Amino acid sequence: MSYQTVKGTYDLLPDRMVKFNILSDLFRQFLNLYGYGEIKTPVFEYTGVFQKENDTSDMVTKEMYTFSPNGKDSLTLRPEGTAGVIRSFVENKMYGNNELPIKLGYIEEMFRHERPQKGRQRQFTQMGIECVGDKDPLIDAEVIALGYFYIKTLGLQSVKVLINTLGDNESRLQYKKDLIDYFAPHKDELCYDCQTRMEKNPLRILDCKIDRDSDLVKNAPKMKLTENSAKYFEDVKHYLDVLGIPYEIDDRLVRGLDYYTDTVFEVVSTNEASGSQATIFGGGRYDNLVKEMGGPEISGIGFAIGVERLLILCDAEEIFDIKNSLDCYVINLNEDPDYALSIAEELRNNSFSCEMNYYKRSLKAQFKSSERKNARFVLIIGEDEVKEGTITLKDTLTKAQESVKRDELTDRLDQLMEDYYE
RNA sequence: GCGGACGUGGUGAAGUUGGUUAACACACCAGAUUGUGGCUCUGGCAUUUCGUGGGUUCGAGCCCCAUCGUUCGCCCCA
Repeated sequence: MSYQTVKGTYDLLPDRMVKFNILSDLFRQFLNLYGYGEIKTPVFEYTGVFQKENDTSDMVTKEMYTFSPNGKDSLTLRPEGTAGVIRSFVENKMYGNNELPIKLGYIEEMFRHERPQKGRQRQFTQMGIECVGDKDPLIDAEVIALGYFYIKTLGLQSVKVLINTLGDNESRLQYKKDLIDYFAPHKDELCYDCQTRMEKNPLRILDCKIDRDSDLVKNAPKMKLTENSAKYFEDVKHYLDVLGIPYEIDDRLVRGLDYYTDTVFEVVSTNEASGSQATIFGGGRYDNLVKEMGGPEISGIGFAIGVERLLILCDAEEIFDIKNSLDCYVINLNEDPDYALSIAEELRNNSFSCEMNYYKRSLKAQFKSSERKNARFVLIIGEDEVKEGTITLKDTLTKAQESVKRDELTDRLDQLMEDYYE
């Protein structure tokens, strides 16, 4: 019997895990820099957390991993980060006990039953933030800044920021009406999907890959923003300018879920290695979500970064400079391993990373191992050394070799390392 | 969910209209060099085995069907 990973899932092996950790460690640093606390919510929630009753999005139903362990409760593996965090925000009444806004960040696995593709797995990881409890253009700009400067600090070049506004509730409702009025007489000219989108969410027609280049869509009316909403967007752009964040306005950028209001944004890759999954991260402001989740009427904003996609891009731009290194490798030529074993442990107790040879192999083979492991120092132990209570120590950088007494070993290693860096 | 491509050792891969011994390279192991690696040379290295299961054939890695997986695009991307 042989097994393999479930379609769309993968093992994160040590080499890749190192890169993964670089990405998440830096993200945690950024959370800290901007005053975000890390949160972990359950991997599964009641299905209702992710699926609202009057959700008009196209996808939510078929792409979720929903199950019922007892035939009663409907549970779902989380397909995204925001809903669970907002549920937690409301459930723990964070809006009451603390100064607002509350800033939360997460790095967690998500599950979507989609057809796998490059940069799209069924289990994948997102790093995201949510800033909940207040609405101000400064916050929007800061949220984008956190994501943008994170990406930049990683060293990525081929990315650009797209922003748009979906307007506040008032302007948006009016815009939906305007669009329906505009498209209705031309319904036949739209693709099949867009004809149904017209009823549910006409905003998505603007984002349609089939129709987006048609004159009909190009000439569609723009949103008439309310005065407040227009000013809000102007302020966000102004603050981005102040922060030195370059952006493009993409008035057809309409994030998939319809809980977004006002500011929406995406960071996309212009590197072809990303394939068709070019969006590295996306997010936006949501005025209504907290209330829909049973909380007070307060606004929030957040984004999520697809870590696997980010990793693909980082590999393509070769931003990782990873060298595994080991301080000491203990070669043992003696029949009895006791001496070598105790030396290895003594080194580790003194914070030197150390590996040793486990079984009888030729000296040459053991040296090869030490080289593969990129060991700085090679310690040779044979009958003579055991008898005399010494270690033959070889510095692989200077190739110098010396005999060291056992109780002077760690001091000597410290000294050699210091000397080298001077 | 739909359409195209692909699936050969640890890795990258050759394999011509089905024809008998699955190339080549890297990596790995051993030796030359019996306590000193990196270079060189020599030898070894795919349990009838080509994702898996059936079928056609005297004969299949090559053809057919199914299945699993990967990949590119569509859909979607919370």
